[in-house]
Amino acid sequence: MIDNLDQAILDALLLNARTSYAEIAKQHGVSPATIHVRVEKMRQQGIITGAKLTVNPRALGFDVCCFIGITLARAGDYPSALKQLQALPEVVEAHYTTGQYSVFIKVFVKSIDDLQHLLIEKIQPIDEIQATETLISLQQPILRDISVAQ
Amino acid sequence: MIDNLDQAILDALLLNARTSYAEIAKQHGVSPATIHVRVEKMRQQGIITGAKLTVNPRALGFDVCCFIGITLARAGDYPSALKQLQALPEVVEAHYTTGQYSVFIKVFVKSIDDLQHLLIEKIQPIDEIQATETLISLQQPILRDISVAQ
DNA sequence: CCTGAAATCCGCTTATG
DNA sequence: CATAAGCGGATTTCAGG
Repeated sequence: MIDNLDQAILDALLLNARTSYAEIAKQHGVSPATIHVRVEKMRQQGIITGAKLTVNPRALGFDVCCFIGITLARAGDYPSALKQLQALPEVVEAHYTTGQYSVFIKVFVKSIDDLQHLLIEKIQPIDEIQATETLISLQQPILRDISVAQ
Repeated sequence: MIDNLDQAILDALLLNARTSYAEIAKQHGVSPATIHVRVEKMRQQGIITGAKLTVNPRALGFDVCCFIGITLARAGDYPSALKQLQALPEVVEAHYTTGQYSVFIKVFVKSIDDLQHLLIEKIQPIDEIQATETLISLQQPILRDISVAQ
């Protein structure tokens, strides 16, 4: 489905989306047009979904990253609870999970005070939510992309 | 520290890092050179750290996303355990957390079989690890960036 | 499917207000 | 600090092998 050249392109662009097609082409002995064609193909296959700027949350004042495990009162409450979580911009990821929690979310806030406010004023009042458990990330030593090469 | 224009630039590029400076400039009634200057400034401030291609893990065959809470035998084991986790390409995030786990990781694997193999052959044999608990993400209804606008 | 060349557009720098 | 102009280089298209 994808060959070595496709993999190399993904590796290069996952590391730095601004790597020029010309440079990738040179490194692999093909023409820039080929890189363009391959990227377009992977885009149409749904492999490549876009390119995003990466920002440093701390530099923007978001000093606190944490995960919150949520237990719902009833399993059927999921759609409604999700809609309310969606309205909170602090929530950057939500997962419907197996295990001890029903929903598992990742949030960024500017301070512990903001976290407390978010939990008490925004999340715990959601009717469908029975209990929450918070894991604060003190440090994030690994953050990287899927390794395509394998 | 950052004004409305900076925010607008971040919003545009967080959504699509390939949005041209010319287009952002037009939408806000300034010159492309201004966008360039602002982006450079935010880069030097450490706010912008780069740009990454976004890929669809499923389209690459990574059908299973999960979180693994890790309990270490002793708190001091953290550096050594981390080094060994770093060597596993399936691990895309690691957090040192408060709460019931010492280390909390996010992994992508191609199948449940691969997850089992990763857990039994790679993670649980790490000496410093006392116990693990796995949360499999059945669905990820929210995935977005920090909301700069506030 | 890849290429090479042509055309367009963009990023970046410099000089200026 | 923003701008306009110009250069260099990139992306993109397309005809052809």
